[in-house]
Amino acid sequence: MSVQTSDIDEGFAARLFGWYDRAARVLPWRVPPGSAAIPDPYRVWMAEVMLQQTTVAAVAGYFERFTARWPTVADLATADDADVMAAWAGLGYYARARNLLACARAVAADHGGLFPDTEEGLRALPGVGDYTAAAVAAIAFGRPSVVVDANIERVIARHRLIEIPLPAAKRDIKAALAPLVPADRPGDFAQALMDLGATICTVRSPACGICPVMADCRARGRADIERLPVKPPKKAKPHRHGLAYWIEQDGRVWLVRRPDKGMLGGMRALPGGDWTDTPPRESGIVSVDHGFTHFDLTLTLVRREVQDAATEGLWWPISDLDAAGLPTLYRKLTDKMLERVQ
DNA sequence: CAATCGTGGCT
DNA sequence: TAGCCAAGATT
Repeated sequence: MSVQTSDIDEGFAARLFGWYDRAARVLPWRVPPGSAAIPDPYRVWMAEVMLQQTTVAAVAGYFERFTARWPTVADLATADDADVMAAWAGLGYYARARNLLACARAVAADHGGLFPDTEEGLRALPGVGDYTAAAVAAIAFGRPSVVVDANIERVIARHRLIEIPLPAAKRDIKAALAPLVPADRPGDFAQALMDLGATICTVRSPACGICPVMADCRARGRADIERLPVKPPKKAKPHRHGLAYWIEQDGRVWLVRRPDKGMLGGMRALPGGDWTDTPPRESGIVSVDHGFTHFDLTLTLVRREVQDAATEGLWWPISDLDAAGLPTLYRKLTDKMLERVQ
């Protein structure tokens, strides 16, 4: 145990806070540094789930709408599934919305309506993985957990010149980060590192010249700093094709609910066939190209008659289709259909 | 470990 | 512009 190591570690947090206390981003789910306010664990959890693989700009509006409509975890726990899924439409990764409801109901039913205040307790909830458990424990409950997201991975991989490719590097990053976490402000520490990664230690063209921790950064000044953290090569995306059916009657269109498992699981959608590697022979009214994470899709809209409607589904007023909560793929297709001059 | 799972913004 | 990427979780 050396006093020296302790001094160096405290120096890192001190320099980081010196910057964060004046430069922290103002965000709807955040309690400003220095504020006496206590973060609401429900809002912290909600934000962290929405922010999984999703940008701050994309989340802001959804966070405001969700917390206005369901102000407490008890409110969310009693919400209808369809309402929550529709409210999530467009944000992506829809398993998060299904897990959001499952988590709220678990908190209400098994924890007396209060979120667990430990990393371990949080980690057991649906949709709460290593990152989210650590983040909520630190930000909402002041636990000295080791929070590692993609921003912090980048900051630490560069600061310590960790050249092992992800995801294997995550172990080393956590080990390097653990002794830096200050006991008095673990939540601010995590948020400060994320702000640093988002605004200064960026993926491309990092602003090393104004970085608060550049003094001891091992990658500072390196021409290849953008190379860090090293990531595994990406696989080529296949192209798929599918048909969607426009079944219309009396100003309404037939919508279905997609199965919980698989793409767009649990979301309302137009009925249609499976997505395949070869284009359909049938020509459609309109079609859209849409890029998913691991394949691209061309979806073609064709008319079908009413008797083709499946038994499970509902008629939705075409004039109010925006309120149906269709995911972006189908919203693009229906927008194009309705804009089309008939 | 590696595949699956959305979307929009940025360069 | 076409690829890269984001406050990851689950299986």
